[in-house]
Amino acid sequence: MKALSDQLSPAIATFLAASYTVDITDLEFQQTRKEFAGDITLVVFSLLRSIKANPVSLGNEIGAYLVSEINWVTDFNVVKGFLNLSIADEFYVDQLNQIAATPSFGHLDATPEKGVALVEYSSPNTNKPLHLGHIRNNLLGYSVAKIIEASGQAVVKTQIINDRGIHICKSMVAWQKFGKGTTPATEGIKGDKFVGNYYVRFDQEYKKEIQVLIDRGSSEDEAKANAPLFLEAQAMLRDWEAGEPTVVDLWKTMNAWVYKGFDVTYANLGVAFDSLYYESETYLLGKTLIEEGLQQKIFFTKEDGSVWIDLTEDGLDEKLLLRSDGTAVYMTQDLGTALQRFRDNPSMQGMVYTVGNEQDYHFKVLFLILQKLGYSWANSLHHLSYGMVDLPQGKMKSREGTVVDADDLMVEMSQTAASIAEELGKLEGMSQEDKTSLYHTIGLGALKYFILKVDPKKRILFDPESSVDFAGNTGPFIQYTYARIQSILRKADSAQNSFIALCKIAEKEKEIIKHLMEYPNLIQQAAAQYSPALIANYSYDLVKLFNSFYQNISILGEEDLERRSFRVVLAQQVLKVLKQSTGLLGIVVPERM
RNA sequence: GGUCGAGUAGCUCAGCUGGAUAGAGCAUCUGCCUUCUAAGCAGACGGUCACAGGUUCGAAUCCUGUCUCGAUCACCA
Repeated sequence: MKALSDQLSPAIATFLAASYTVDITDLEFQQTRKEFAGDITLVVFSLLRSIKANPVSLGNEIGAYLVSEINWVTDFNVVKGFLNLSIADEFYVDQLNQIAATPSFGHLDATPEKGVALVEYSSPNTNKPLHLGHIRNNLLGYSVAKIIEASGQAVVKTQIINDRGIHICKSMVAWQKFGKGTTPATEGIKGDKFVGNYYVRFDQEYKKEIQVLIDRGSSEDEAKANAPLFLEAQAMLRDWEAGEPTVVDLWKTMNAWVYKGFDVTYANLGVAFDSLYYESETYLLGKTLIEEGLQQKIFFTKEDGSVWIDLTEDGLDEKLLLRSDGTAVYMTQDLGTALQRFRDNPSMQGMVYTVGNEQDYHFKVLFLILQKLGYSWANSLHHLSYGMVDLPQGKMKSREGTVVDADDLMVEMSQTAASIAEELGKLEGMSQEDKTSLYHTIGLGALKYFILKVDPKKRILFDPESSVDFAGNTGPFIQYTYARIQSILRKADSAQNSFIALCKIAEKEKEIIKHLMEYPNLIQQAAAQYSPALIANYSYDLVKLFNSFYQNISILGEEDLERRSFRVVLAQQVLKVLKQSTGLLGIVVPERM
């Protein structure tokens, strides 16, 4: 729609300026409704604010002007305040040829002026494995990074790994007490699961100790604070901060196990990172910023020595930045990390934080502080906030064992894909290895599409039982159509042609071309809105259009070579755009399925 | 209580800066596999766009109020 209207707008603006001496640039267009003749409709009503005229006669005037001035506007009709314009077939053929001549149609190369955008996602704790919530986070972040890249800005994919603190000390204590001598290798399980199990073990033993203390007459709070295990974990944290070598070594060893496990999960999920930040390395940096802010009198110190910022004038509250004992809080460290990233990437012109919506307030404050500190890039920070993933039983709770593990879920998806495929009896003659890989591709395609097609702001209800469909508005449907087009093109090789001569175009073919023409605008829009959902729904629409037309239409059997060539080129372009758009979602499209 | 977000078909979701009769999929029902892959296609059924006001030629969309759900308002991260 926009691609077409952009080409019409200048002429209409010229006409209005000449005939009515008004300067109107934002014209309103829409798709012509099916019951009327025409390809695109100008909404004349909206012009009446600036021009006093009868909408019908004004529409007629503009229509007549366009038909006489633009050779590919062939006809028009006016219904009430709607000017319906008919566009020549030549125009569409020309557009399709242009698309065919542009291999990376819709995607722009990064330009230096746009600088680099950092996209942060995943950012796990190192004490437990990744779960369904992380999957949404990773898929969103990765996809948004791809989309921004396609819109013409360089991207650095990054994360901040929360590798220090009491939580990891708990796993360490539990391992020392109950698992010394064992490793992920000796137990034959992934490192993140291995460490996570000790975190759980800690909690179990800790609870027992609390109960013992309560039975001996302690209050619950006293028991929690004085349980031996807890005291040990706290002591270990102090030792860690003091740099005690044996503790630091253990910490390094256990974190290394976790990272090795995470790497497997990321690889299966198909996401990757360009740079990593560790909280243990950046948590002190924020303090320099605090100093800076104090000197600039943006922050203030309270009697007990704690540092705050007063944001009441901005409609927020006072916010703590440094504890009275001088240690860093979450905000301190995020300030430091932001600064560190800017130092590492001097051309940084923006940052996207993929973090759940429970932290909306935190990021509002973080951005405001960075702005007040006067960083030029602080105005282009964005919190990609997303809703929780709920299960039918309600929220996921690790303590109650209701979390959906990321690795398990991916395996289940592959299995579902396998059982459906075998039931359908396709893929005969394919090697077992190829099948396994294909099932993974399809299973993950289903999962990714299911999550990304939904507006990030909204909560997702995920039912592991009914899992994800493979029919209808789903990833596998898009993959299936892609594979079918491949199949068509393999058999149509004799008709390959990179250029089409003029031929008459059917309505549905026209719709497909129109849809393809929108792709460049879509990329820019999706990048501006950080919205993979736009891409997902676009891909689905394209697939539907294609299926709807080609279901009963023969490409190969078409005798007219001109038409045959046209259809082949059209199918090739649908394939091309589909591959690009699904690539932005991290969905792999198979050659066959 | 303050702030932010969500509420559209039985279910899961689209609906761009206000535009013509509100759009898909799932589920239910009816047709279509000798014809490039039926994970598909064509069709039927299904709506008080949470509710009430307002703005205007025109509102799911913008404004105000109300209701429901969620998040947040820590010297936690």
